[in-house]
Order: sequence, then structure tokens, then C-alpha cells
Amino acid sequence: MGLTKTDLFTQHQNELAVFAKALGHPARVAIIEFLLKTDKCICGDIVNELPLAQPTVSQHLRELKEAGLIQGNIEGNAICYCINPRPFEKFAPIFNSFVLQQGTKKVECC
Amino acid sequence: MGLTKTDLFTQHQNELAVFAKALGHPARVAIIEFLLKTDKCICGDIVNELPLAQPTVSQHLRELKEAGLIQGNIEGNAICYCINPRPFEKFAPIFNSFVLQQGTKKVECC
DNA sequence: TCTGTTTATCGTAATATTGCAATAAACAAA
DNA sequence: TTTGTTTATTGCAATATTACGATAAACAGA
Repeated sequence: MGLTKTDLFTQHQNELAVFAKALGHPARVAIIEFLLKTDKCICGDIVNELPLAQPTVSQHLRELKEAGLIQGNIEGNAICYCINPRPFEKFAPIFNSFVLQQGTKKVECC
Repeated sequence: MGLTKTDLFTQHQNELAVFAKALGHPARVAIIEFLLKTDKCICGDIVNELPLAQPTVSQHLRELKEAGLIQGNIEGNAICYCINPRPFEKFAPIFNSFVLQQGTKKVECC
């Protein structure tokens, strides 16, 4: 076991879970926030910004990349990492719809 | 190791990560969606709704509860689980602000 | 009290995640 | 070519997650 039974759930549920899981670590939240607040985006800056060893940061970057939240282009010696806006544009409205759905509920039982 | 270094990140980053991590499994996404679409909320329904064994569902419910996304009240024989709207109200705007910040970026390097 | 229903917990196995030192790979510049 | 810089990969240890069978706990109703 220890293996998520992906095939038992809808594609939508799995995609949202992959997106959320990628943001499920404070280091990865910090990376996303850093990429959002800077206009340029070079990996060295990210390593210096985070309180973790370089291989650990590299690993978190790879996870964000595999989940599709960021993309990295080779730029001479360094690598240019930046946000992939698509998943954010896709899932942000879903969190809003959660709030809206909850707001319109009639029965209060808890 | 295998232990997240929570103390190295801001409270905000940790809170967002806890919220996202709770939604980082399709079964837990399914539970939240089910609780949103039903007005009543009894645990038995959730177990029947999910394609997983009862102890597994119970475990996912506990994780959602510990992360603060749902709350459960004892209701006679059964337990009434429902959404805790607060974290959703708190974090949905953050995902929106991510999209807005990204939209106003000047430099395109990737 | 006994029986069935509902949910939680325990125990266990398989796998994933987190973190880092050591090292490699890729490249720029001297 | 050699040296330094930047990022990725490997290997490993510690811990967490996922899943479920077995069992317990809590309660309703007969």
C-alpha cells in the first residue's frame, strides 16, 4: 500500500489533488510566492532565499515542475524558473466556487 | 529526516501548506465536494460514496478535521460531518491574488 | 440485556516524502 | 584547458502517508 488509488477517482479530483499537493509544503509555497513577487526568476536567487540546502530546494523545484506549477528554461549558465499561470487560473475559481456553494447551504447541522 | 522544517517558514506559509496538503489527495477532494453538494452530512453517506474501505475513509476524515477543513459533531448513533467554511474563506482569495499578481508581471522570460 | 449499526482505533505492510552530503554535469570566463 | 559557478542527481536515513483487516467503542432499538 502507501500508494494512492488514483484510478478510483475522477480526473478532476486527481488534478485538483495534484495541484494542492504541490502546494502542500511551506518551502514550495515560499518558492511560488518568491516567483510571484520577482519579475526576473533565476534559480540561484531561490536557493539563497530559502533556508534549505541546495539539493533540497532543487528537489522541491522539480516537484513543482512535475505538477505543472512552474516551468524552467535553460538560460546560459543558470536556469530561469517561473510560474506557469495556467493551473492557478484553472483552480483559483474552484476554491471560490467552494466558498459560494457553502454560502448558499440551507441546513446548518454543526 | 522526512520531517518538514516548519520552524524555518512563516506562519502564513505553513498555514497555506497545511490547507493545501489536506486537499492533496483525491479522496479528500471527493469528501469536500460531497459535503458541499449535500445539505445534510452524515458520515455513513461518505463511506458509501467513496470507493475505499471504511477505516481508510475514517482516516481521511480525521486528516481533514485536524487540518480544520471539516468539523464533526456526534448526532445520536451517527456523526454529523460538515465543512468548516473559515479556511476556505481565508485561502480562496489567496489563490485569486496569485492569479492577479501573475497577471500584472512585466518581464516575460519563459 | 442482546443485537445490529456506525464510527474509531490498532496493527501492519507498502510506498512516498523530506532533507542533506557527496558528487556529477553543464557551462562561462580566464 | 583550467577554474569557478550553477543546478541536477545519487544515495541514504528518518519519518510520513496510504490502505485495509481486525477489532473496539458507542449507541439505538428490540
